[in-house]
Parts: sequence; structure tokens; C-alpha cells
Amino acid sequence: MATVPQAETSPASASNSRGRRNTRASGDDRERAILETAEQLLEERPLSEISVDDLAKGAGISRPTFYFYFPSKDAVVLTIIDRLVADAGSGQEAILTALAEAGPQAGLRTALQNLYGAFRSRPGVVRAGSDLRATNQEARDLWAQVMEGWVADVTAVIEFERSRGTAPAGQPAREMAIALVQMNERAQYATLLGEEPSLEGDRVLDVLIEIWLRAIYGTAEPG
Amino acid sequence: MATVPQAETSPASASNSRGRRNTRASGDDRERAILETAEQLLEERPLSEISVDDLAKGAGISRPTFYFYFPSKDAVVLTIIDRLVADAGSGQEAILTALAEAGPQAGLRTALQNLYGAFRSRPGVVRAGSDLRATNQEARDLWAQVMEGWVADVTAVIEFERSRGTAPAGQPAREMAIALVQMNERAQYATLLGEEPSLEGDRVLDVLIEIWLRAIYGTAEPG
DNA sequence: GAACTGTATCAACAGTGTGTTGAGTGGGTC
DNA sequence: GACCCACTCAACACACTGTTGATACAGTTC
Repeated sequence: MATVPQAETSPASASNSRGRRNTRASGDDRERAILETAEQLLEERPLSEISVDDLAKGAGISRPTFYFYFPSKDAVVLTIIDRLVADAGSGQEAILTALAEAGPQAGLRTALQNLYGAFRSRPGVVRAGSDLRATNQEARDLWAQVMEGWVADVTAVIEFERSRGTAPAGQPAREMAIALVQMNERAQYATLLGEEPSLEGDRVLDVLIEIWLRAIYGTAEPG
Repeated sequence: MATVPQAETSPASASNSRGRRNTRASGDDRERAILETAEQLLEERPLSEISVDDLAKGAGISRPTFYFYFPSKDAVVLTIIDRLVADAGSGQEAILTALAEAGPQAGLRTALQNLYGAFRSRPGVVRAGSDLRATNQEARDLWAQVMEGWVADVTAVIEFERSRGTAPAGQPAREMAIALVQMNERAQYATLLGEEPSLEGDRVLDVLIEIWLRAIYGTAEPG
């Protein structure tokens, strides 16, 4: 069923591989201050216009001290994204069960809505994550894992529906799943950031769901 | 019918708003050398790892001299992309006529194939363009125009097919068009750059076309 | 309570990139 | 031969990033 990666925070300990060099003492506040400053600044301007110095100043420390807590600006953003993705993942858990309980239409709606909801409140962070993929391999890997999880879930749904006979045959389930998940990624991202052209926030789900349902359950008999 | 923007090269003159400061004399070679160096380096490594000095050296000039020809590294890439987009646009011209002549299935295939073909040979340039959108407003505007052109064309097709009665009613044509065009952008980009997960190069078109046909001509009657 | 250990801090440095200034050079042209 | 004007670049001024080395300071430990 492909669970979303757990953002390597082991339950009780706080030591994040991306965070501080070692330690466990007080300076937790500083680390949190840096993360909060970053989240806040990212809603104001893109990552490329935020310097390490901005983050340090915002957290009330000097630039070298910043490097005591994080190895780079990217690492801060990756930490934030790890958490966001973990949040989104926990809401995601149950595509299959939602589908089984509520039927395809309502189930899909619930699943996509949860997902969209997790990101909607922090467009700046989403944008930063997307930007990071251009230059940062770790960001690419992280997102690839997330995508892979969704694709696996959707593939399972399509195969299940086909085997039940409720969905017609067609292109391989996994390939359909990839394209559909990519569509959602792009469309929801564009909406979140208000690109032009993009779908309105209150229209995204209706439109995407219609395409998903037709792609999965429909057949085309063009005249 | 929304033609793709013509990359402001007026017919005979060579003066590009993004290029050299004024002039028209000899140094055309240098300008070309810079563009060629950029295209070549972009197939080797991402834009973020190419410096103005690399471009200057590649063209056999010093860094300050580079600035005589282009105001920035971004401007070089934008010039390259302008041209690429103009090329792709000229092949694009005839979605509607292709559809009318060959029918929806073959027509769509031809249209999407032309498009994909225009970019396939220069993935590095495509990647650079995509990366640029993160930091450069002009790049965003340029791409928005291109998207808008395609969306307008596809909207017209959907509306035409619905009015003929060959496509069923559904979500507004323009909104369907936006989502479908965004899906293609994302899926073809991922394939071009070999992201994971992505569709194989020889599968992209089959999968996208099935989704397009079902989304436009199909109805979903989930069981 | 002196010596030790490890967290936490930053001034100063080194390096790499960008974009600008100002001083040329050399080929037309009147 | 004086004057443009396209063209060129050494040297500069910044803005970043990441590192070094010295230091403060809070607990142990004996």
C-alpha cells in the first residue's frame, strides 16, 4: 500500500539527520526560531531572495552560528518540507478505504481534498520545495518518493477496479496513474501559486475529479 | 485561434530586445558564439552550474565583454527559449485542421507528437527554461503565454466537439483544457528529463492520448 | 574550587560569483 | 588627421557562501 516516508524523526529523540551536528542540550529554541523564520519569510518572498543572513538575523543569531544548527539554507527548507510531507501523508493513509466506503466519486474527492488541504495553507513552502528541486538532489529524491507512494496507491485502485469489472481495460494501470498524479501535481501547484493560466481554487477538485473518473471508468467512443 | 508568440524578431533586422545594447555591426559572431556555448553547456549541466565566465570563455571573450552582448545569463537562456518556442509554435499551427482531417485520435496524436518532438532534442534547454521560471519573471510570462495559446486551442476543440454532439457535456471546456495541458507539460517534462517516476519516452503519447480522449469524449459510469 | 568537557557564539577570513567603471584599440568616414 | 563608434578588458565594488579559531560559559568530576 506504499506509505509515505516518515521523515526520519524517531519517536522520542529529536536528532534530525539534517539538523544540528550532534548535541541535545538547550539551543533547541534557536533551531525552532530558524525554522519559524524560514517559514515566515517564505510566505513573503521566494527562497532565492532569502539569504542565510536573513535566517540568522530573524532567529537572533549571527551567520556563523546559523551553521552550527544547519549545514545550509537548503537543509532548513528540506526539514520544513519533511514535516509538511509527513503531515500530508498521515491524512493520505486511506485512499483505498475511502474509495471502498464512499464509492469512487466521493472517495476520490475526499482523498484529493485532504492532500490539497495539507499544502494550501503554506504556498510559500510548497514553492520553495519546488524551486529546490532545480538545484538539490535531496529535494528531488524526497519528492520522487512522495510521488512514487501516490502512484503506487492509485495503480492499486485502478487495478482493483479493473479486476472487479467496474473499470474498462486500457493503457497499463501504473502508466495511467503516473500521468494522473502528475496532472494533479502540476494543476494544484499552479492553482496554489495563482499562475496564469490555472484553475480557480474552488474549481480544481471538480475538474481534476472529472478527468480522473473519465480516465479510469470511462471509455471514449468518438463519433 | 491563438497563435504562439513570435519571439520579437522583426523580419530582417537582427536587433533583439534581449540582446546587444544597440549596434548592428560585426560582432554578430560573438553573439552567436555565446548562444551556442550556452546551448552546448546546458546539455552538460544545469544552468545553476554555469557561470557568466563559462559562457564568456566558451565564446572566446572576457566576462565584461559578455555584458556587452547580453545583460545577464538569464537573457541568454531566454533568447534561446524564444527561438525554441517559435519553432515549436510553427509546427503547432494546425491542431484544428489535423483534427478535422484525421479525426480525433490520429489528429491529437499528430499534434502532441509535433510538440514533443520540438523539445525532445534539447532537454537541457527545456530544463533551463523550467528552472528559470523559479527566479525570473520574464521566463514565467513567456511560458504563461505559450500555455495560454495551447489552452485556447484545446478549448476551441472541446467546444467544437461538444457543439457537434460528438463529445458529451461536462466541466467547462476551458477548465478541462487547462488541466489537460498542464498534465502534458508535467508528464512530458518528467519523461524528457528521466525523472522517477515518469513514463517511458515511447509510452508518453499513448498514455496521454488515452486520457485526453476519455476526458473529452468519454463519460464515466462507475459501477 | 580548580581542572575538564562539550555546547554555543561570533569576528574575521577566504572564496566565488555578479555586474560596473573607465580606459583603451582600431576600423570607418568626412 | 580628427572624430566617431563598435568593441574589448583589467580592475573594482558588492553580495553571497562557508570556514577558522578564539572565546564564553554551564555543567560535571575530583
